[in-house]
Amino acid sequence: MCGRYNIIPDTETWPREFSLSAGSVSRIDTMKPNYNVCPSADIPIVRYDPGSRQMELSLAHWGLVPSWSKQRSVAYRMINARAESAAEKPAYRESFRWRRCVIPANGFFEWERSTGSGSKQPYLVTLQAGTVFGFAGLWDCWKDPGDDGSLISCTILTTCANSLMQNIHDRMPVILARAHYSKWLDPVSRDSGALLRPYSSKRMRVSAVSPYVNNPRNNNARCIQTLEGQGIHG
DNA sequence: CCAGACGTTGTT
DNA sequence: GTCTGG
DNA sequence: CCAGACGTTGTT
DNA sequence: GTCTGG
Repeated sequence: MCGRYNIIPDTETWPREFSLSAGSVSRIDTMKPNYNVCPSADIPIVRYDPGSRQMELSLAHWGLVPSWSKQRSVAYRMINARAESAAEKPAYRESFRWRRCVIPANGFFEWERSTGSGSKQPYLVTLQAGTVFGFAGLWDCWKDPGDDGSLISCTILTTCANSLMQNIHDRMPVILARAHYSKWLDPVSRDSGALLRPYSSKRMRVSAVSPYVNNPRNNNARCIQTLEGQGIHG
């Protein structure tokens, strides 16, 4: 699954990676690195805007609140959606059909199935190339009955683990190849479920990091500092 | 008909 | 155990 | 995801 | 909103 990740906004690489509109490019400057992105954070998402026919970068609350939900608090259980079933689940199917997004990330954290003693061991998972990548995501819009505001929220799709990730966990977030972003974001493409596959083990890297990242209040480069000689290789 | 769920993960 | 906050 | 709270009364 | 269970 994916319950924690990191983002380093970059005006050099993001515009080309995500084919962003000019307005969206200027928005990158306002975003700060987040080494420890937690559920309920406001996170950058990339959506296709049919009006301008361009990719737009905006913010969404991590934890999808379905439009019909009575309570905002359901969000904490909606941080991930199973790619295998999201098209059918009441909470996700309208978003799966009409409201897809790509969620920029530089790496994500997974915790090893608790091995008994001590604190939970976190691992940082990145691309071998070290570059930014995009999760497959869904978003929705929820009107708060208590006030005038509406909330844009999102979730990250998960799939089965590849052989590398299998060492830690049996699920992993869906990482899209750059060439597949536009196909994923186009609601008209009906075979897009085929894109929701585990990313290639060969292009990923898993490194042990300090349990410092476990505490959601910690947010600095130490969160992504890998421990020497404690990687896992496929 | 109305009431209540609608989710994922991991652990047992 | 379960929910909230980060 | 993990960490931390989870309660009331009265006093500062 | 829509579906299931009673």
